Amino acid sequence: MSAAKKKGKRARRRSAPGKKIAIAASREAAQRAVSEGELSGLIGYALRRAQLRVFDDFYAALSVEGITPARFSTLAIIDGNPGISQTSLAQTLDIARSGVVMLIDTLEQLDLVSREPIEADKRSYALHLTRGGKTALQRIRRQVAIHEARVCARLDEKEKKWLLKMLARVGAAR
Amino acid sequence: MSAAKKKGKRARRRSAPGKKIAIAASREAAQRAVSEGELSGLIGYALRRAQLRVFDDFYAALSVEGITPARFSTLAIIDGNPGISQTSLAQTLDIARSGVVMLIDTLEQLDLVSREPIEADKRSYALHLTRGGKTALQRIRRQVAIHEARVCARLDEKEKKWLLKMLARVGAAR
DNA sequence: TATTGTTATACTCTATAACTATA
DNA sequence: TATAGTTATAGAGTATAACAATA
Repeated sequence: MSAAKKKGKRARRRSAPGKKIAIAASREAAQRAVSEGELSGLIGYALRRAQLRVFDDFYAALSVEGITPARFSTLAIIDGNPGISQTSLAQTLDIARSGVVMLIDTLEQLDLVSREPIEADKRSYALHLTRGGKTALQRIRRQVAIHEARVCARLDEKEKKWLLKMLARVGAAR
Repeated sequence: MSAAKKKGKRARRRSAPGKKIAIAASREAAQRAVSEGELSGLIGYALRRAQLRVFDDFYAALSVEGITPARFSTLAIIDGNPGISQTSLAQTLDIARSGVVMLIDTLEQLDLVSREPIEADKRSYALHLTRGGKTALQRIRRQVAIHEARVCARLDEKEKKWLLKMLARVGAAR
């Protein structure tokens, strides 16, 4: 409970001590060998496991900064599309507009993003990275790259490229 | 709001009408082309998108039965490991024991799973599929197979196998 | 009338911690 | 003391619906 940053923290998921289980289970598999059976052949199950592992690593690496996967995605999209509206951002992230409000509220409080009024349409804002947001994003990117290398440690370049391609096919709009 | 089954339902996520957006966006991409930039090269982002899409399809196909991905996984694991304890199930699913309690509560209410007392250890239960649970699981499996074929429509057999292999590597315990 | 951002509200999932009853 | 299951509680994430301001 550090006083400074009460918001946007949270360690999330999975207690650290639980990790030995898998090792122990594989070492003396005969003892209790819980079979996952058909599940290991299902895309959804494999995706969930992989995603939990990757997100856990992301949180471990970046929650100190108050950065979550969604917040990083938001920063990256604003950086690549300066002046984007909240509604457009919601469509890109595929979340509800109300979700974007909270996301931007948080990033604004962290002084990483600003809502700038638009003359052409007084209903909406143009989202921009602040100066601090830009430098923070550079720093965050380096950490994300390290995280990425860590979770892809068991894949070579070709395999990773291929995996991304297959995931894009599965994740493509129907 | 059908009176019969008030629990365990919920359509979840993403409004149906929203689906046209992606089509329109690709058709007239030039108009607003929001760039995802670096994000599309990140495993975590690709995993999230794929998982959302796959889970949405799962819900659409199976929530009528009151079956969610987690509940299906639970049924499958109990089927493959009859008599398993709740703690062991929690370890296998990689969730907290308290989460298993609710999961089993629900499946018990659906008359799919039973907690059976163990003589050797009066603290724990042996989990089993009920008779109805077994027949339901057969039916559910057929729907899951159809769902699986649908979300893997853009992959051939070899590609799917490969994808599962790569996902297992990424999702493997560190 | 339709859209943007917003607020209010609710529900799911999952976690931690404390409790009980055994072991 | 340690473990199995349970309960209570809390927080993150996301959804829907209704509203004000603006188009």
